[in-house]
Amino acid sequence: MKKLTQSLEDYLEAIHVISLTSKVIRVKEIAKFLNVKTPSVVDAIGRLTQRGLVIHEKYGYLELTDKGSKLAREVYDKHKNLYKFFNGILGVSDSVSKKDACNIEHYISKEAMDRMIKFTKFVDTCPEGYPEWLKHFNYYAKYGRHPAGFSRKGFQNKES
Amino acid sequence: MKKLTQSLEDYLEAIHVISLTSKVIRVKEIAKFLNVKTPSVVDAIGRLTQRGLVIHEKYGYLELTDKGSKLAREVYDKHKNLYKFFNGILGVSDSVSKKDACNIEHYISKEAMDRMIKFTKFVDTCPEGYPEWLKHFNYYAKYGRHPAGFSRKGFQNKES
DNA sequence: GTTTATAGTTAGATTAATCTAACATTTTTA
DNA sequence: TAAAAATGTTAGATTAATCTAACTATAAAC
Repeated sequence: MKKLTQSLEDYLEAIHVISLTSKVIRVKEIAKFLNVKTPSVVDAIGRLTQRGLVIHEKYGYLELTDKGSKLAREVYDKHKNLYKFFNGILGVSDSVSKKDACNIEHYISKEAMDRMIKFTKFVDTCPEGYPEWLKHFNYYAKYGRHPAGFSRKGFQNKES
Repeated sequence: MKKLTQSLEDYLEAIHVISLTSKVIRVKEIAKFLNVKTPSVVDAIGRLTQRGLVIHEKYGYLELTDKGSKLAREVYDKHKNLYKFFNGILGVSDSVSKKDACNIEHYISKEAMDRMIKFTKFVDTCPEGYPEWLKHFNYYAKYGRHPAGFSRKGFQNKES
């Protein structure tokens, strides 16, 4: 099965996300979600139907097949993990993290995504809580220099 | 001026990168670099010419305008910085880091890129050399757990 | 300096993604 | 339940990006 385009991945993901809060899925809702017109949605649905990723009863409701649902969740998972990384680790603003996640989710490799996920988890499970070194990064990002008192390994200055 | 497509950015970047090692730029070289056929290049060159980003003498050489060169360098800078971050910080393999950089360079925001650059610089200028915490991340990525002896802040176990 | 090879261009097709305008169906409501 | 409103579909256009095949111009080689 040929790789989905960015656009089709967006439609799948939209359907998935809408279905998290909505019992039924309509063409109009997808159009609103993605900021496109309804004929574009109909076109995309046709393409997704051909690939066996959605089922659509004419003039009626719409749902993902198992295969479609799996793919949609994969894309959305990337979205969420990218968001966490950008916002939670790098300190990118909320809105920009979302926007970037939305774009990059279609292009990042499994390998890089896995490393990012691990990195986020590494920070989140840090035994010392919010890591000192990440506080230092925030300081560095803000002031353009490392915080004073950490010129050699360890925390010798602090401990003294 | 309307935003460039991913494709046109790739052409600009290709021309820039080729020009780093080649005195003259030819359609054929661009085609080879981007793995496309020459008519596709001619088409793209036409689009870039319209936007005032390249100059092309028919059947002859080709060069970037100042504006084109600036844009090309911006894209290529993103490429290099993404590569450094993926490969150098996250530990993504060389080939995948390159591939991902190639894709993501067209989509990442200035804000997120700036934070990644700062992060890389933060690590590179770390007073202790290669940071302990990054060693810990590598350990974590490999073994799925934090290294032993760092259950509380500081390096108390190591110092003892 | 012709011929041959290489490189570049044009023409025309295809696929994807979008749109507007017109039409069809379904749902709401008076 | 018939008219109006909302929603969905189809038809047809546009833009971008690619391709193959055919043609043209320049460069190389004999």
